[in-house]
Amino acid sequence: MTYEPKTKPKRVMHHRTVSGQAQKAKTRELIIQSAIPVFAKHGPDNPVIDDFVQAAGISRGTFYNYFQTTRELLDAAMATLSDEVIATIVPVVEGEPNPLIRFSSAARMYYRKATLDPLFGQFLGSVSSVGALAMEHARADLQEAMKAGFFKIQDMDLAEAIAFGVMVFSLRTPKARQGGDARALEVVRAILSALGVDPAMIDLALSVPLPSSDLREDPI
Amino acid sequence: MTYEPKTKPKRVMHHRTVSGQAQKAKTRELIIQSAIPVFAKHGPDNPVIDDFVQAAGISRGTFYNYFQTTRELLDAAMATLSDEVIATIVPVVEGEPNPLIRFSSAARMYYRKATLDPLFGQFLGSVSSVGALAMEHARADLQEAMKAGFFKIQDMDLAEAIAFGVMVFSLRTPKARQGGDARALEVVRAILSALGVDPAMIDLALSVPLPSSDLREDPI
Amino acid sequence: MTYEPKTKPKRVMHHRTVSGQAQKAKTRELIIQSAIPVFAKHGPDNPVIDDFVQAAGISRGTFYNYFQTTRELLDAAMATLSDEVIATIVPVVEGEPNPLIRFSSAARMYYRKATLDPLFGQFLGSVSSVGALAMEHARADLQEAMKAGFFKIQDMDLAEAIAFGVMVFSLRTPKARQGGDARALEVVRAILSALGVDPAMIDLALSVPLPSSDLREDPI
Amino acid sequence: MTYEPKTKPKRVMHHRTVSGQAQKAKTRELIIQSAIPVFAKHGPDNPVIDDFVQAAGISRGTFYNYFQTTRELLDAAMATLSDEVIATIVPVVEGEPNPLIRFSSAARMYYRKATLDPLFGQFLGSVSSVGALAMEHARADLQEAMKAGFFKIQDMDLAEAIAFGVMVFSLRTPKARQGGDARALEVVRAILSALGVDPAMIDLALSVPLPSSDLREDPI
DNA sequence: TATGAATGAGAATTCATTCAT
DNA sequence: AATGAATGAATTCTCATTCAT
Repeated sequence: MTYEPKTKPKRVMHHRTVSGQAQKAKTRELIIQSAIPVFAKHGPDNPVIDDFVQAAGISRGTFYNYFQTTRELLDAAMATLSDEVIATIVPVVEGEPNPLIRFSSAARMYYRKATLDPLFGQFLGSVSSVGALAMEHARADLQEAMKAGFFKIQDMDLAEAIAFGVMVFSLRTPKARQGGDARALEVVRAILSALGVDPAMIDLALSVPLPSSDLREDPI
Repeated sequence: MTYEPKTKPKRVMHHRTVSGQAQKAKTRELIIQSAIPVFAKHGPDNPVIDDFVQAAGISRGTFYNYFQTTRELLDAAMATLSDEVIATIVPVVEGEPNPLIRFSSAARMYYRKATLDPLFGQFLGSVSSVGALAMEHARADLQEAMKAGFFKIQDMDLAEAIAFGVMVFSLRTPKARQGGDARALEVVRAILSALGVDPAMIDLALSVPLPSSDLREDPI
Repeated sequence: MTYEPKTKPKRVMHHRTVSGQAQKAKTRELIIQSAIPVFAKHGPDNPVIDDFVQAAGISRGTFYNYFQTTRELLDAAMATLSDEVIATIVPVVEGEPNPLIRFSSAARMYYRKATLDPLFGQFLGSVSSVGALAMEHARADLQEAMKAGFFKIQDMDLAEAIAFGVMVFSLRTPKARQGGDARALEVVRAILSALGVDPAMIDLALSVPLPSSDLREDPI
Repeated sequence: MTYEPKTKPKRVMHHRTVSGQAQKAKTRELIIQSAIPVFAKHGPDNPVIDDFVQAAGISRGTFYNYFQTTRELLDAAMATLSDEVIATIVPVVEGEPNPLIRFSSAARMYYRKATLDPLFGQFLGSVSSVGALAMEHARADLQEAMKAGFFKIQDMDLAEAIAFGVMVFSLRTPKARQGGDARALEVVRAILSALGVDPAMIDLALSVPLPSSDLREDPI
């Protein structure tokens, strides 16, 4: 009788203020997480508020307590997913001083993530976008690599178009999920070639080993 | 007076049937042409039927006599625009036996067309697509060039992702319109590099002269 | 060159006036006949003008040359069908001096007709009506029979409600088409009983032989 | 002071959930009750959603929160009215062991109700139907009476056609409202005669006294 | 007379948003 | 903070009717 299993941790907190704020963050997270599969199913325009309300099991009114528009929710969902990706990728590459290697390793991991996490992949496909945060990182590495003289291409806009265009379109094909890491290498090699990276340098960058995917492996 | 030569054999169908068909084709064309700028402004999902109705200066009912859904109209508009592009490109390219040169010349002209025809460019940007007919042509050339051993890339899906991804994304940037034919060359060079074409071969393919653009003479 | 095959007999007539009038009657009849199955399928309210236009293979404009409203066409169709029924029934009963026998024989034949002619039956079922002309005849016979003292019922409205109510509702049941003439006898017997006709008189009236049905028999 | 009896156990659901359900039932009832005169005026097909919206003083959107189609509302209205009638008739009749007497008393009261309650009568007339629930009851009594050997008629379908056909058509006539209970007797007598009930039995069944109508005391 | 494209008023339907509880 | 009934503007869709040819 001294032990009470926490089946409803929400109600455990005693002070309104504290519990309220925690609760608020939790509800927000609930809405976002429930929204991701909804966006993954429909495109970014089609889903209606009721879809999110039903998916999250909340009321219409509650939705408006957290998000004013569908777009806001979409942005939040993209940010959340971006965070996830970044959290997966950044630790792996942040120690690497060479921007080209940072970029190509990150791109390989991004492709792998989009391929192995079906929800993330579908989400990206529906939304046809890479996610703002991930783009920021990629842009920075690209820019640095360009400054360091790794590319023949000198136009930053074109460099981005190449990187994101090839990435998005190659993830769109139904085959994307097959092929595994080998295809990831091909895709990134294509991007680097398009950017005009020296072939030897490409081989070097792609030879960097990555941590084995922990997705779908659940080491716990 | 007993014999009357039939100068109007078309009278086989009741006259309204004949003249009506001409009229019907005209109205259909009117709706499609008026719809293109509408799609160019909004994306493919946002515009409402009333937008098309007003743009074409027709009545709501008339719209439904021709198209049941917005999507149907979008498809028709894409087909029409595709036809236009094809009509511009095919004559220039069809005599060329080398599929790589066919592909790269066509890609350069496509880029040029999308760049110089603001409507076409905006339309493509809004819709984020290349148009089915144009894709068919490109696919055929790509496939032949791949079979002929011009590419390192061996996966047709990836080849398409590269070609269309780089093309679409590089047309999306605001800078696309500046840069002129020089940027077109850069873009197509990037595509060919990504496909793994031999550098000398790339130079050769891109050195093929194209007819000077007759669209929008901008000598500067 | 002297011989021209007459593939279009409509155009053969020489005087506009003559051919026009014949043609007009024919088109009207065409529209009505084509409309009957349409009414039989939908109820009396649901069908739209386009249904009739398509069924008759004419143009919208032509429809309005003959009928201003759907209701007008419905009335014309009912009249046409009534005429058919009357034409079947009247010759059989008009020689009969006894109004009760006239009424019951007519009712039996009406039931038979509605049962054997699927179109007529469905039409009646959809429209839930007996047809004005047939009602006129029935009313006259009922009235005369009432005056002659055949009924206990003395209220003409009630007499009609009985006759038409039982007839319409018993034709509505899916079983109506089975049962044949035997069920017709039962139905008419029920009507006569409800009207308060003397049982012996009922037996007499129902013993009158009717001409064997020529529908679905096609003696030719 | 340590013990507080829970007088409001309903708080198990969030308060709006509970009070909302009461409100929802009220609005539903409001829509239905407002719809009855609308159906009574137009037929069952003609009225448009706006008629109901205006009659109930609600918004278009609210209508769709409760009913998807006009037909759904019609069914609900019929059910409600049926319940009312049943509630009037059943208590009077349920103690009676003889199914024939149950049937004829119920029929007399039904006729009276349809006659005295103008709305109910008009509604029935417009819709040309008896209402599913009332039909269920009548059917049960008819069937039992038929099994007990009260009828010459042996076909249940025909028995129903007689009962409902005469009832509906005799309520349709403008005279129906006059005549009062005397006409009710005549109508039910006609039905019983048509069913082939023994005349003495008819007299017996119709001699059963009914509670004097409490609807709309119109001594004239 | 026949034709059928065009019309536009009216009816149906959706859905983001508000607000009393 | 959460609820969900109510709202009504915006949108889609239908269809009887007209009219130039």
